Amino acid sequence: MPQPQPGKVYEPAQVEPHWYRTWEERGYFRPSDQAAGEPFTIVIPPPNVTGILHMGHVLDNTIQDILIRRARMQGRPTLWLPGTDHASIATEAKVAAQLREEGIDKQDLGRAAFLERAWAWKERYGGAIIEQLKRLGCSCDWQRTTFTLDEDYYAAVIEAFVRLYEEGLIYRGERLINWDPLGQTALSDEEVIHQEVQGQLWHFDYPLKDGSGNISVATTRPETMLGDTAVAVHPDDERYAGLVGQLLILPLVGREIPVIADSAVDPEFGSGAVKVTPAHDPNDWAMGERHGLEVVNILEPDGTLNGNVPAPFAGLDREAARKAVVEAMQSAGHLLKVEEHVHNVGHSQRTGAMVEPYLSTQWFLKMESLAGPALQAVESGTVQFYPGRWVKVYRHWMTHIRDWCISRQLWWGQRIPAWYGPDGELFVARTAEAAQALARKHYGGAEGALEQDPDVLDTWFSSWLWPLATLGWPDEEAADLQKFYPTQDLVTGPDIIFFWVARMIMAGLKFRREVPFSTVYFHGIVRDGKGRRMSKSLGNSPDPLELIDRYGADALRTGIMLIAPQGQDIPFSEKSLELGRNYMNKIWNAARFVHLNLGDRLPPALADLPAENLDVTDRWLLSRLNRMLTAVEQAYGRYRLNEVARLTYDFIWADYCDWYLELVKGRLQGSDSAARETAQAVAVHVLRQILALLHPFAPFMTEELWQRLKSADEPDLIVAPAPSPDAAWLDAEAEAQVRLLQDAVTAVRSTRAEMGIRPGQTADLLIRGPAAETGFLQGRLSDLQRLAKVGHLSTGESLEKPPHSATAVVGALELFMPLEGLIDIGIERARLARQIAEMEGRLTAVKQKLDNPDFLDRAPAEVVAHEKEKQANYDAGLKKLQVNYQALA
RNA sequence: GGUCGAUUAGCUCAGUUUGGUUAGAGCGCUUGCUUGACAUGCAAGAGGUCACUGGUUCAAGUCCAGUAUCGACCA
Repeated sequence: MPQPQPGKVYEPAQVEPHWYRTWEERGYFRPSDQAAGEPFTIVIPPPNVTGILHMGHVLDNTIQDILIRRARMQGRPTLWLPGTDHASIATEAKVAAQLREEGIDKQDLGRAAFLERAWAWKERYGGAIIEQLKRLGCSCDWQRTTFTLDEDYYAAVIEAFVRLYEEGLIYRGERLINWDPLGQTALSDEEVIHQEVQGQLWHFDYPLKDGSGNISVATTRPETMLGDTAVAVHPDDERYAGLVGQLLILPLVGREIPVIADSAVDPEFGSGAVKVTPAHDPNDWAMGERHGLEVVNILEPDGTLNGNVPAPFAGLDREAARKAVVEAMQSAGHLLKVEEHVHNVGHSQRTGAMVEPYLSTQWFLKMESLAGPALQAVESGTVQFYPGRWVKVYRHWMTHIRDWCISRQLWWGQRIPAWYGPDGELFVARTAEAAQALARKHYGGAEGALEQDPDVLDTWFSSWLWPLATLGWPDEEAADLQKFYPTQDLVTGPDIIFFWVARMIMAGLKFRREVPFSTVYFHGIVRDGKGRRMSKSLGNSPDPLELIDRYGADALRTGIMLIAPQGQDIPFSEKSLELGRNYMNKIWNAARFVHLNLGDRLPPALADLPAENLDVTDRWLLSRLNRMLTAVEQAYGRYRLNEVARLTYDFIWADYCDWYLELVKGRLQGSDSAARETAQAVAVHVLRQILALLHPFAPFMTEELWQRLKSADEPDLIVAPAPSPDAAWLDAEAEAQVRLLQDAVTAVRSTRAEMGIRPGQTADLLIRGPAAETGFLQGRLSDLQRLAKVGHLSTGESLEKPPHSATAVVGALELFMPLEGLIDIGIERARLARQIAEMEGRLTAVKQKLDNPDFLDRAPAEVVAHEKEKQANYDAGLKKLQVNYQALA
């Protein structure tokens, strides 16, 4: 029984909260036990617990919800597993800032109290994003919501660490790492962003010890000369051939440093000689290893110079030290020149600070043995990337991989499960007790107090386990792990392909011997109108919640999907939301129209209708529908969601609303009750298909409308069957006939508009042409009357063209509109002349092909036949236009 | 320096995987319309040497090579 008719304008705010609550209460977000088929699972890319929803999340989660809702409607047990990660640097910075406002220093507070504050902060402000995802309509299983510091998850991370350590893949060592002087922590290579900076190149003179001359070196970082332990030249560089092995006196410091030969030196750069600072440059470090150079660390963790430099410089920060060194070199006569120079400088992804290559003892994970299988999984297609071009990026990273620095000098995170004995002996174990046991064994029962490593693990070292740990790993027998691992699709941005995607594949293969997902869909990045990435600091990201308030979640979702081609960046503007809102309103009103014409009951199902009752326009619509559904299936198969959105949009707006609903009005409002019922049945059937098809994109409004069109025993739309194409409905004849009707209507409308005929005035029409076509159109007189304001209609194969009539050519037909007194001969001549020119252009193009013997010879027969048919049609059309044109004279 | 992407209507972009109809959409623009669903709308229209150069082919927006400009990632 239809419910009361919907209002004139769609009001999302009255619909969305109701349906979201209802879906959740009815348990649809949890994987169904009844559903047959293979489970379909997506794990959410966990947003930072500190995060708030931005446009990138909207895109990412809309795509996931579309895939999940479609799978659910296909009857599969469906799980979308949500959660957040602890974002150690970001969260710790936030809490520390809050403490500073209260005048409390983090170190004074101490670790335990600090963590208490961090948890309190997390409970109070964290996870806001989860509530925001609900506003967007995301159908996640909230009961499974996971946080990377949850007890079980924490244990999983420790388990992974210990296993890798015991296998020898994790080690502790002193290496040159990326140091964030602001965050006061180590970073992985991936957390360093290289940015071009306009800087300077300083040229210094270093004197030879024997006083026989100087060598000049160039540097972008003069302050590091205080840590130089060599000068290097290329072994083949004849300019320096005699100097290799000699000693230099390092200015300001007075240290004796050797001239070495190393093929890593670029003889073209600067003077061809470079200063070598093993403690503060990765290339120099490598050189130092090769030549056994002394390593002099000149920096404190906060970026100031330490006691290894001459007194005047100790304690200065990097900027001040640079100035002081340059001044000192200048006054000592060692500064040759200064040039402007653009170079790349590493910055911390988290704090933005200039990253310092820094000698430090850290924990590392050996990557080589993990990378091989992970690369193989993608190369072989076990994991598929969409778009496929990301495979290259992935391959490059995997084949140039370096060990992963996984320790962070922070407190908020999984603390490294390593304990040190009084003599520095290392014990790695899952718990403090287990470490004690190891120590007892090691020290022969007389263990001293153990001290745990103060550092925590990189946040990515916990999120690389996401698909495993959220499903219950390391318990290999966990029900969720058994049922839902491996998951199917992963949806994310390419910016975290190394941070997360690659490492999850490694972890899946390492710990479960199976990839964590079969498909990775990389979407684009949402940009603003000027092409800039949306970011908090630029303040150019609109608040999605506000957009939802103003336009509705469905409009936001469909608007962004309509403009989001696969894997390309998305220029976002509110225009696309207007597009989405108008689209929703269009469907709303189409449904409203259907309701207005239903009376007080639903029409019979399409299947219960005698086939012979169907009008050609019904068969046309059903054919178009199924053609579209076929294309939609293909597009889904290739993850072309933007194409799905467009195909649906075009069908709904153009075929269903613009043509079918206009055509069907005659029957709906006519007196033939059988015809009315047929029209109702088809209109409702196709509308229901539309709602079901669109539900993954626009869940709220489609559910609301569905409820008014479903019978009591049918399910809610969220779990109703997804539409699938049925080739039996394809009907080329009906499509051709309605195409003819559309062309005739359009031709008459166009002629009328150009002739300036008032909209309300009817005009008679004569159609000359083959009987089959004129007969069909004669039978559609009422359509022509309603859609094209035709008055009287005459048809025939040899009608006379009336004097003073405008003409149009539609295929093999000539349309005449007698317009005595209304017709302007000048306008009509111009119209026909334009049409003749256009037709001549087409004819010329076709003739060119057909006059080419090679084309006739080599092109496939059907292509040639097609061109010949075109030629005949254009030729005939042109002749008609010319005759009518001449008749005007 | 290396790799990848983009360049199509005034604007923002589809279409290129698999070469073959008159190259599409939204916005904007012009004209008309209180049409018994919708002005968040309807109808009619204008607007494109598909960045450039060359090649392959009977045929190129689509494939290949190069150039230019913009962007991203990696070093």
